[in-house]
Amino acid sequence: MANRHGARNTEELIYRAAVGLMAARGYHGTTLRDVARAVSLQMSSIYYYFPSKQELLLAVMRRTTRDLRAAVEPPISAAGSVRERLGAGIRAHVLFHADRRLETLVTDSEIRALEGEGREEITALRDAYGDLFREVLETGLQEGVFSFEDSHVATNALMTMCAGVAVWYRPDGHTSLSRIADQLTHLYLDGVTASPPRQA
Amino acid sequence: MANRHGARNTEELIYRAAVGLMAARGYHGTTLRDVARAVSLQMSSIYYYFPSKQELLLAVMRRTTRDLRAAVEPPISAAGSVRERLGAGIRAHVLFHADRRLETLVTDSEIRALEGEGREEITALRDAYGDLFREVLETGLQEGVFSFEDSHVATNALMTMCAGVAVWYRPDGHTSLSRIADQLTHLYLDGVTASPPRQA
Amino acid sequence: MANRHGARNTEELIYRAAVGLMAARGYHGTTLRDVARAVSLQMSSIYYYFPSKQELLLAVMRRTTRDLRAAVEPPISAAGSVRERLGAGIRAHVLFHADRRLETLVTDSEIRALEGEGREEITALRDAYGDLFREVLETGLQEGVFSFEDSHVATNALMTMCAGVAVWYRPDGHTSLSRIADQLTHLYLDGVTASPPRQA
Amino acid sequence: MANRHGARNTEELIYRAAVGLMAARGYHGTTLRDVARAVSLQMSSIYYYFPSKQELLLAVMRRTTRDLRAAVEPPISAAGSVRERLGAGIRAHVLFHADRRLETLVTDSEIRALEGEGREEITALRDAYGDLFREVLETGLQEGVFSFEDSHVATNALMTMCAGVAVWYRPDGHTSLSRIADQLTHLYLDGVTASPPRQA
DNA sequence: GATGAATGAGGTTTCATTCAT
DNA sequence: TATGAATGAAACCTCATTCAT
Repeated sequence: MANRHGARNTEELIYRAAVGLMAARGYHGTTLRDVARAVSLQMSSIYYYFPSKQELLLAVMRRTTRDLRAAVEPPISAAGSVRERLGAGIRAHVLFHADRRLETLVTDSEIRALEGEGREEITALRDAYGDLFREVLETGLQEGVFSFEDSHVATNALMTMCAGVAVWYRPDGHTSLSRIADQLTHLYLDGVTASPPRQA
Repeated sequence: MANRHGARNTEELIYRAAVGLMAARGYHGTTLRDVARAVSLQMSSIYYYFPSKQELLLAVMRRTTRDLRAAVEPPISAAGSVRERLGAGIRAHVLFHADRRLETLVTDSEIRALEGEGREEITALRDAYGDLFREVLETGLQEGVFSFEDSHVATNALMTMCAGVAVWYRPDGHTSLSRIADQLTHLYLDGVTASPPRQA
Repeated sequence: MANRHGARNTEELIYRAAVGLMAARGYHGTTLRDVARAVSLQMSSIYYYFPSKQELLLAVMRRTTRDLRAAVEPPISAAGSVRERLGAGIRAHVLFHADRRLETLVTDSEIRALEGEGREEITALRDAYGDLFREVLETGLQEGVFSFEDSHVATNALMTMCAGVAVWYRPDGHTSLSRIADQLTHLYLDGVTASPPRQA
Repeated sequence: MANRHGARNTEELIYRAAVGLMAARGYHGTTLRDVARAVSLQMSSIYYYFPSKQELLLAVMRRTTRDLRAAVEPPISAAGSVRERLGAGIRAHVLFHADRRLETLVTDSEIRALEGEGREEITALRDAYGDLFREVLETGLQEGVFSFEDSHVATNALMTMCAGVAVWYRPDGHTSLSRIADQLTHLYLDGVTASPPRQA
């Protein structure tokens, strides 16, 4: 174990350097030279671990997308009511986006940089992930717990609002992660309108 | 008038081609060769209108950011109550993002591609724009109309949720633009929770 | 008459701007854009006066080379003894190089930038000019007034030493032009060795 | 050993090709394509050895300027009288300029092509080198061995006259290098005037 | 496991030049 | 006289990639 995140080998170091750079500059704005320099390696050495720049991006996308699903699905399943399931989902989704900020940033914004089959593969994974939330929302709609016009609009709004966390969240900020997750959950469930009127 | 949007000159055509390509592939993923080809010009001719690729991007960002503010500020000012002002702001913001989808896509996602002073300039404009909404939200909080913990979280959530429209909105979709704006306004104001419980 | 040197027209202004820039940066280091900017004209306007960049350079070379000969030949012819003829030649040569510093700088150092016939033309003029001095030197050698091994070495040394004036002379310097000419004449005729020993 | 000058590696070959081309056409008149073609390499390969065209020029300037000093300083120091020291200096200076003709040609004529710090660096080295001769000349003046009005004029005349060798010297010429050095030394020390009058 | 050397395609940009107006 | 708009070649440089070692 080389550091607190448990990097064990060079491949992992390259992966992380790539993630950091691509999050900051985008896929096309990141050169393998940058990545190599960041890990004190020669550019050609990267090819020992990843067959191409594309595959490096794909590796990031695959791992992140799968980990995201693995982090969000269980809490949704474990929760009881639709409302609780949605809340659990949002919370896990937000926490993941904040915790693995750089990876989700890359994953959310560089799908367009994927070529050929890679793009299809990741797009499919993304769509399947979105279904997790759409299903909860639609169930809630049928149960009369939720109210909205178009489930696609509602799902997309949810996903982009929460994914935005990776854009603006700063680990050194004054608001704790858990509180942010709570706020977003509340916001999506009940809006910004003050609750008093409800109890009237 | 050269086309339905009213392009009159070459500079405008280059601008639009650049916007289209950068929206699809990002700044670094777009080459001036692509842009030139799209307007049936030599690459060198682009330099007659824009001194560099950076300046071309900057031109897009400047125009879009200013137009956005010009589109959103008046409705907010014109509206009465905080609730109405927020609704008017969201609606104008969403409509602009859907109407000028490609430009806002570029403007929202390529700030990182800006260099030096250009970045500072646009960042300042963006921040000032965000204040428009933060002010409304904070006023509503003081008046007891709105309820949220952190105005930055609330503002960021609002901005990213609405800006997301440019990402997923398709002009050929089945849901009308106005309806989408309504839905997002409602969503942000009251959440997905069905209203009946409120009146209980 | 537009200024103290008598520039009357745009062609002359272009000529001078080109001379100044080429003296500073060389032919290949000077762009027509630079020249145009210096005379507040559009690049394309230069072509009304000169058919090409090459011809502009050629114009400088032709005029300068001819003026140089016209300035140096008469004094040599007018003088009496070989020693006096050589002195008069050096003096005129040096004064011309200092007086028309920028033009001679370009003319002396950019022959290599000339293409095709232009190069031959100017080279021939240059060689003919050099003969002026070689002839004087050889005459002096035959008369026993001068002493040197190889007339080419002697001529070349003379020409480069004097042409060097254009390189290091600054009009604002503390040493007057006439004094510089005197010193170089003396140097070439009698060397740096102090004369007293001679009279011993 | 790849050729008679002892080139051992690619970097050296590039260096020499650049020197040859820049000597013939100047820095701005030489393209890296030319250099690459001369060494049968791809243009991009040049960048493996030199980070930019500027750095390539700078490498030439640095090496040549330092070698020049290393070649000229010892003979001056080793010699006895001022006259002998000046003679030794001129001889070494001339021999170096003839021996490394192309490099000195580039170094003497392309300082203007240097940008930023590089220019300052080389200019400083050049000035320090010139001081070597000025000091000898001034010492000779104080000792009454030499006679001239202005040491700067005398130094400049010396430097340009000798540096001229690199311009007109051709290795295949009929006059031996050593004889040329002798002639220039004699010329500078005693001028072209025949010596008999001295003994009169 | 890693590197040094080389590649070839392609990037942005600049250049001299043209020509209708 | 002078310009605005466009060109096409070529400039410098960077990129992802390969491969023998």
